[in-house]
Amino acid sequence: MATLKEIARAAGVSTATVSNVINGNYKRVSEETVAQIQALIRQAGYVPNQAARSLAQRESRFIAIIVQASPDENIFLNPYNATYVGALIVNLYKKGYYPLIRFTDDFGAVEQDIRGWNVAGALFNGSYSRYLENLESLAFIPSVFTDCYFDLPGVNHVRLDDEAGGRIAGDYLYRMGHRRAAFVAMALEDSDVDKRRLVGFRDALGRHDLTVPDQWVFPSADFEAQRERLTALLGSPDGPTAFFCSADQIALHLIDFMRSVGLSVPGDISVMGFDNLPIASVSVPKLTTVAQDIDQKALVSVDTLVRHIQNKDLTPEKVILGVSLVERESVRRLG
Amino acid sequence: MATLKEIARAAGVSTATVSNVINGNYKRVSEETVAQIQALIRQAGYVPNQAARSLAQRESRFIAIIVQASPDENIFLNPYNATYVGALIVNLYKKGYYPLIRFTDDFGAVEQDIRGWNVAGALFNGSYSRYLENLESLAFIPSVFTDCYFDLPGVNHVRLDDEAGGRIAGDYLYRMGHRRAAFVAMALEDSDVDKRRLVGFRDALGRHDLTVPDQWVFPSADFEAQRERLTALLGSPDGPTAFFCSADQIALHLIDFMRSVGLSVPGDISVMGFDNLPIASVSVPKLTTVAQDIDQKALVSVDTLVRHIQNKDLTPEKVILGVSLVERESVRRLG
DNA sequence: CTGTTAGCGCCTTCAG
DNA sequence: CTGAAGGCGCTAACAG
Repeated sequence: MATLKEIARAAGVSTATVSNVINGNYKRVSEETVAQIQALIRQAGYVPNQAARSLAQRESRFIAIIVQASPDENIFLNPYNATYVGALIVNLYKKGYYPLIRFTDDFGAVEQDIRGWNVAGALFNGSYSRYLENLESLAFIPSVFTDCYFDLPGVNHVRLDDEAGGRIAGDYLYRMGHRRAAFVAMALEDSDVDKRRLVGFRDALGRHDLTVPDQWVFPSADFEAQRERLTALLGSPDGPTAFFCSADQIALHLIDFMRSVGLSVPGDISVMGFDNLPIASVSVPKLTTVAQDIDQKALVSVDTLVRHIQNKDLTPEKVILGVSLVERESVRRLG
Repeated sequence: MATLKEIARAAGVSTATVSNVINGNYKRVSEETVAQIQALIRQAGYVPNQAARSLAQRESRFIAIIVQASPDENIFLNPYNATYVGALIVNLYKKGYYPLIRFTDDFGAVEQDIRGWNVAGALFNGSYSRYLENLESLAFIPSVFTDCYFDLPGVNHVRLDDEAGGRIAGDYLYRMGHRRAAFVAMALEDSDVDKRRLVGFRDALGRHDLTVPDQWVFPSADFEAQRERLTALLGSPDGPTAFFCSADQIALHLIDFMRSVGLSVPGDISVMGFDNLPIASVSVPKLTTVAQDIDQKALVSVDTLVRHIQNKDLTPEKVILGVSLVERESVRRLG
């Protein structure tokens, strides 16, 4: 395991010079020296020690990726999370940063990571609650929050126009002849995203004097736990003819539930999703959904973060990404 | 940002003592001192600098998770990868290690990570080729390979009994009355896993004097690219009545393809998957598949690795996990 | 263009 | 049970 000092000695130069060529400061070194040192580095198979580097610079190339969840929950079981985090990782590497991934709802742990590793920045995902007010580290490192509606001062935000998404769904269902529609959230209580989508949905329907009664909004996708309530609703002659789900993942499970009670989608009941995950285009039926561009969201998040890392006195940014309708098979035209 | 030295001064003790209480070496410190120091640490919000720690110890708490892929490919788009890596992360954290994730097919980069960060161990996923022979770092750090059939000396392996999986599929299809079956791989050329599953599949069928002709094995799941060949096959009166896919993900796409050409599954054609991902139980039709236990695989991989980190002169282990049949809806009984 | 000199924050003998 | 001292590998002024 060669060290910088050793290759300096071998080259007959100082460590400072070697450090310069390693870090691409070629203007401070003669061409020949650069070439010679690079040759030595290659030949010795020298790899800089990142810990030493971080220590000396008081900053690492790590970016914390924090996903709010129980630490022993595999959040990648949710395809949206997996897709998004995967896209973040790809974009981070392109910019020369390492992801430091943490699934947790313990902000003490988050702070340990951030401070302990001297991370260069942090990416928070999910609708965080006010726990965050106590996250002192945030004052010192650049960070961007995705899909968070809790307004922290001085922090960057990247999110969707969730209300517009809800409106798109409401409008579309209305246009397709539906007059009675229900809503299924991922976790209504904790998720501002769910709340906004519901607001938009009710808003669009409201313009046609239609309402979504509270008994028709399902706060979570645990259909088994709500089986009785759901089947009662489904059995009623003036029950909903369509369900708008806050995620494709939910829609898929809803469709499965419908099947289990002998109902067909979209034959008997229409279902709309949100996200437009890849799976939405191969499911049976293919999902009509409100699409977001997950890759773009990841790209924007990383770009914004890196920009703020490189220039610490940039002003906080808030970017709202648009969403759009993708019409497929899971919604039937009525009447 | 308090440092160890500062809290030592505040406590009126040496840095060595503080270091001991931080690392739980309580036997070398009096109870009162421990309590006092812990109080100071809490109050100062002191977080140890991990870079300094790694530097001094010449080892970090990182475990490299390497997935062979192009660096700008989001591998979590594949639900199997996402699920497995997510499970690894969860298990790693339980043991007090950090995941250092890298998607790449450039083993120079892998070596940079491993050496640069002084990782404590490495987890390799996928059927690696002989590139690995040149990975000198492997000689020095504990590692485990999952689903790899390339036998490196002195390295741990965790994988499935893929041949048995193929046999289970072949037997089942035969039992269900199928006499002509095809096979779809993820990436036959590069994947030993695919090859083994095919071997097992052919083996089981061969016992009944049935063969799977080469024209019936599809080396990848890019159905669009092979549309003509596939439809010709499907249109033929003595074409296959069933397809065994090397992954649930493939099966889902195949089913979609079948639909696009007006064929129903399992009405016209039966389809079997492999993996038993969560999605397999809510798809339409629900997938009959060869199940593996992904959580168990992750747990065993992490346990094995940690054991070898803690005791460097353990002997290499090779663990083969069993697979089993999960019967659902996508295979029809014939005749 | 290149060398010297201090640290960065922590761990780890070795004494006491 | 505690302290002193050296060093892990690299960077960053500041000289030259």
